[in-house]
Amino acid sequence: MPELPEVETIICGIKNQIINQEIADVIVRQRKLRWLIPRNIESKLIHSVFCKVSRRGKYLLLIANHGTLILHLGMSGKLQILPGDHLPDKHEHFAIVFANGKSLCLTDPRRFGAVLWTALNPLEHKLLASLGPEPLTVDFSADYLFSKCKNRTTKIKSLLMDSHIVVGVGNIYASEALFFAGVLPCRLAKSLTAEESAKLVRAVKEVLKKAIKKGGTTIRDYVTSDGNFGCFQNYLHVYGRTGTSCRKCNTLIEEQRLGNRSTFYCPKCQR
DNA sequence: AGTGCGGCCTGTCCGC
DNA sequence: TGCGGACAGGCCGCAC
Repeated sequence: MPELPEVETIICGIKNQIINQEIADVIVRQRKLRWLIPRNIESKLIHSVFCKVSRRGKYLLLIANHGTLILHLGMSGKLQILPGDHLPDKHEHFAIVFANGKSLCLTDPRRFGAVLWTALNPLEHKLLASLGPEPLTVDFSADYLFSKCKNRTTKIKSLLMDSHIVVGVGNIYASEALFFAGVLPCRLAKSLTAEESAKLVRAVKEVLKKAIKKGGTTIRDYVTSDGNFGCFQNYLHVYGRTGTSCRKCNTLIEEQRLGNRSTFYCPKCQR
């Protein structure tokens, strides 16, 4: 399930292969993703080139000089560079064929992903405009998180996963960051001290940075753009480890449902 | 305004 | 072996 480190890894993998490559064809096999792929997407893309690839949160931005293709991988989306003559997977819904013969292919069995086009500044797009700060910038600071936690009665894990507070922190990395900060996921946001907020901000940054270094986390679906698996799953401390012993204190890791999400924690290391 | 939940999807796994 | 149901989960959009 692509979270920020996975999206970052994918960008590294595809960037140099698609920038300045002329688009020869666009194939839409399944228009119905989270939203319909715009009808005119083909005419927007064919014969143009992407001059820049970046991301905002988990949204990938493929920037051309007349607009931006916005991609979201949902939870089962894969983005891969494949030979133009490859046999498409059953769930390959969208492909951009470049003049050099290679294709950028979106495969997404669960179809929670999205393909959008905007002619405007993508950061002003409805879906992106109200997003919170990037976790790896100075804007995501101890003071910032502490101020957002004030008076909030929601659980700290839910707040951490709210993209309007901070982007890119999904279920896996929220559990992991809370472990390293020593904070129980079910704590109310407003109960965090300034010190705990600071610890949590540091933990989020460190967990995400390390995950990017390791090429992301492969639980089931995720592969990098060259078809490899990430390897951060080998470094997880709580996520998916219910009933196994804590890597710090040997206490058994516990699991609970929080906001309809599986949540993992060490009852001794986290308070 | 803040909070919580339903809906969108399909593959996988479990129990009967 | 086959089948139904639970579960996985990002994130919008709605209801309270």
